[in-house]
Amino acid sequence: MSTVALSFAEENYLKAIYHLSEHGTATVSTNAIAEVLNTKAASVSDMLKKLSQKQVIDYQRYQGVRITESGKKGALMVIRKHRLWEVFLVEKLKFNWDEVHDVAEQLEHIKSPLLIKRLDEFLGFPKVDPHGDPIPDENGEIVTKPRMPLAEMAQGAIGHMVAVDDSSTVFLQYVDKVGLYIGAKLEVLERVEFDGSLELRLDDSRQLFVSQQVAQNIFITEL
Amino acid sequence: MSTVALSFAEENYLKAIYHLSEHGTATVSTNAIAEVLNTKAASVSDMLKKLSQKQVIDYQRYQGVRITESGKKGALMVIRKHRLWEVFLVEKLKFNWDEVHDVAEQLEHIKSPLLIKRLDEFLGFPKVDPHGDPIPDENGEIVTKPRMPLAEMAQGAIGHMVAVDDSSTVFLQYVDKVGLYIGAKLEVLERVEFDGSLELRLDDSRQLFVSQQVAQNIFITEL
DNA sequence: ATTTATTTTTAGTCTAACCTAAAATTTGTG
DNA sequence: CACAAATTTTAGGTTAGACTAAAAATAAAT
Repeated sequence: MSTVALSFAEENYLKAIYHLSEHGTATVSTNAIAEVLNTKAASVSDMLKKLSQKQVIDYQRYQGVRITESGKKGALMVIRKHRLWEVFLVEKLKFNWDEVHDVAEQLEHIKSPLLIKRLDEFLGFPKVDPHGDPIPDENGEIVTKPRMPLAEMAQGAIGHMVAVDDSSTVFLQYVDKVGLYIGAKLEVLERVEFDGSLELRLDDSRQLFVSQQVAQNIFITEL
Repeated sequence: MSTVALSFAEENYLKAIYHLSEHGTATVSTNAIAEVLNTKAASVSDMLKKLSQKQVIDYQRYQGVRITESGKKGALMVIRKHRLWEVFLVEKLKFNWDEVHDVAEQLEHIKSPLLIKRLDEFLGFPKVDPHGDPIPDENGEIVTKPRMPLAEMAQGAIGHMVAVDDSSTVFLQYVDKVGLYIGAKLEVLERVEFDGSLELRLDDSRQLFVSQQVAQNIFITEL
């Protein structure tokens, strides 16, 4: 039952489809895929036929797409590789967390089961990547701890910062600059309902202020 | 003067052309390239036009090919990446030296100057790869110590094994099995002129016997 | 429920990288 | 030097992955 061999492009589509169906089990639309991949709907339609033939998605035209078990496995393997490489880049090569994404996008497509096995060992079997996202195991099992966007926390609530959205370099640099980091303790001192911005206490000491845009991309587990 | 962006395929052609012109400064033939790349002469002709337009080779049809300075630089950067990754795989991930080639063939195409800079640092600025081949520096400078094939050493000569051909897994496994390794001291006890095979003394202790085929792919610096 | 708007697919091109078969050029040999 | 052999290039096709423009299907709205 060796997994089907996928091209770089196919792996990227599969990963996008997985992420789009991650929250909300529903069907994924052609346009949604085109948008996240910065491509055109027509190109997506083409690719969906190929992926469907390889049995990694269920697809009938005009009806959107659902990822199959085999597709999910494939996507999770790519995600596993991506996140292990991110850990490597930050822990071993001293990359900043905002510098790793593009390189990991390339490294995730290297084909060598032995490489990933050994990399995992070398890194001490990490469970999360530098942005706090969980790393699927070699069987594609992934454990996501319950988390919510900082933006949704009630006034007075206290929690730990467990993850950030990893896709924007400038966002990550900003988060860094204001002193926020994975593991930080945060208390919501005040929610400004007007614009969704928040006044926070960081690690029981200094206060800071974040906009809703920022709060939307920072994830918390409540105490 | 940023180097021209090259595709994976273009990088592979360039590397092949560099290696073919490495020993013997002459011009490289279309067929020779086709052979080492396991492709057809017609495909090579196509590609030579592209590479010529990108100024990495000098090419007029029917006249063979000569790599330009810019092409040489490009090829050496790919070779640098390949060899640094091989060091990483062997030293850090405990790969055997016969397992690294295929993976390094993939990793050498990852585009990220920072990655290579940091990898080099992380590995302690190695000067040779696990097969004894020199690693070009960040400017494309490469120092090859004088070496000769074991097969060409005279009877009675003594030297150190400094490199092996890296392209064949079974060859490397064999070299391992008979106890040969980079750094080994070798004395030619007897040359059998009939078939080119050699009787050797290894590290001033045990004797062993190698065929000409093997001796042709092991490199020595004479004492 | 029909029309309008949106979404999605098809049809037809394009480029990169490969292929085969045939033509062109160079090389080698009598 | 002429002609055969070998090499190399062109011509024409294929596949993967992208694109634009137009057609088809679905969804929304009056």
